[in-house]
Amino acid sequence: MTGSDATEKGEHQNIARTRTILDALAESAGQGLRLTDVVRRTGLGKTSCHRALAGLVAHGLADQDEESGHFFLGLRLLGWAARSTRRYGLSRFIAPCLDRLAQMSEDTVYFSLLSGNEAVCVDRREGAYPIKTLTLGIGDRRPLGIGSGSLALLAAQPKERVETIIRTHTTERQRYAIDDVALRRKVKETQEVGYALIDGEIIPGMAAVGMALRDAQGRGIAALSVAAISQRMTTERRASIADLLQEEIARIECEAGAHLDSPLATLRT
Amino acid sequence: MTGSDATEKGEHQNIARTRTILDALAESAGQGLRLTDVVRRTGLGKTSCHRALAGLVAHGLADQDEESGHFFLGLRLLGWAARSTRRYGLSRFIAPCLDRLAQMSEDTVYFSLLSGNEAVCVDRREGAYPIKTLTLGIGDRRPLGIGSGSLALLAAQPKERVETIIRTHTTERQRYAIDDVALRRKVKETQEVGYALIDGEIIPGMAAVGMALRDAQGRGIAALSVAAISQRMTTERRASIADLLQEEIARIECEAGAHLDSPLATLRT
DNA sequence: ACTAATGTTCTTTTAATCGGAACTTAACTT
DNA sequence: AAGTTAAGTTCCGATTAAAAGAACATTAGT
Repeated sequence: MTGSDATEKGEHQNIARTRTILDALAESAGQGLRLTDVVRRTGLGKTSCHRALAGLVAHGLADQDEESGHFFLGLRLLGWAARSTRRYGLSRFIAPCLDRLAQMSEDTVYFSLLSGNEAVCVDRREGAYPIKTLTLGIGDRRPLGIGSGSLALLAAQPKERVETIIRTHTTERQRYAIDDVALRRKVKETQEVGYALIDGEIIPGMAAVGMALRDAQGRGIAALSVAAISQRMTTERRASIADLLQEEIARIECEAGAHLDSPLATLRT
Repeated sequence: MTGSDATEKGEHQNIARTRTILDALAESAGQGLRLTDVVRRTGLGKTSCHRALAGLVAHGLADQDEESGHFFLGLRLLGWAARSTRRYGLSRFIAPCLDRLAQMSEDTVYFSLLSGNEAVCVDRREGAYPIKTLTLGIGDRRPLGIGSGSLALLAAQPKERVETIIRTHTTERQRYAIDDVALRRKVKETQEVGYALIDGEIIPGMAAVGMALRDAQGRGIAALSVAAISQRMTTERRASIADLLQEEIARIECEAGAHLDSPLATLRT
């Protein structure tokens, strides 16, 4: 039977299947996938795929080209995604922040949100400098601690949670060349200096400065970061970028404070 | 009392439920929803919601704030959404087109994709002109024929499909003040002139010009449109904007023609 | 501390889904 | 043009994931 990696007879079979299929469609988003292709890639049964895809199409999570019969990711996902970043009412404030940061720094600016034990890149701006460091695309996920924004987020979690994450999620961090000891040191460093610094640890030649946005309880919920080639990231520049970030974060917290639906509300009053 | 509006015992109950819940979460994306709120808004049973949300969270379609317990739309949707617009490999070409159009026209530029019998706004650019006509947000859907891009798409469908759509989807168009006769006339007009023109039909004071992108078989699959206040949309300007659109569409078809995975490939060779 | 509302975990019952096989349709080969 | 392979669709009974109610635990509000 098909299943190379076990048919995932888990509890939420249906959602699991949905996710598997959408992931498959995402991989070949350009030209779409035929039913058989989906069967091959997912390892699910032909009938199951057929039925599932029919359902997904009926509800707009997938689309089928009438001409070719190829399946694509459904455009209903767009509306949800656009709203998924409105979390904590942050999205309306950060766009101008990103623009300013990109203009001032001339490098690449990232905005990430905490999602489970991962940091998700939610928005991005490119600065004017001709060598672009485009490490993350929108929607890309990284385990907490990997990357400057992600590291800032990890360091801004409650003490015991930091420990849990460092201890439990070793496998997810496997492919990155940072062992637990190094990570623990990095977190401490970040907490002391107030911003996260990465320089070549993840991608040789790339450096980045990240800073977390915290809710009223002080827990990190989002992060801003600026990435550039290592040469540009001199000691003085790190500090000045950290200042820029600090400034923008203060501004966000101030603006968000005016809105009662925001968990940031009580932070800087 | 589960079913206020019928529990939708349809075939794809599970996906339907997923969609219902995600839609509910989307409505209050800013502050999130508690379990009970989801129950109230969806009309589903408490246990069902609980289980379903657990599954959604486990797979990243929803996120739960650890602090408050509030549920949000999952950030995994972001990655899918970003890829959903790569359909036909178009997305890499249109971004610069939109930028150019926004700069030249100084008005709002929309890019829409065909999805079933609807047009979905997939990208948008604002021009410099201070009065912005922001009718559509990213992810918003309109029945075919409603709006300039949507009308251009409808007019670019095979003859019999146009008829089917005009005849069958009357209810979806109900809330817009365009009856079947008017729509049929508009379609004919569009096919003759080569571009779709809207002027006050949908939103008083707003005018827009739209043009469809066609695949190798000549079927419309996407549309570009420019919207402005009616005063700005004089007869001459309509023509010049249509020219701009025509130019960009020619460019896209030319560039896409170089890529074999595009159904546009054979169009302008 | 008391009360009300929210969230979680049970168990039984129901019916949606799975997966194989048979069938239809389309595409490709010689 | 006939033969052959692959793709897509429909049908069926067995399986098991999900529904629903109630009991229990937890949190918030007074």
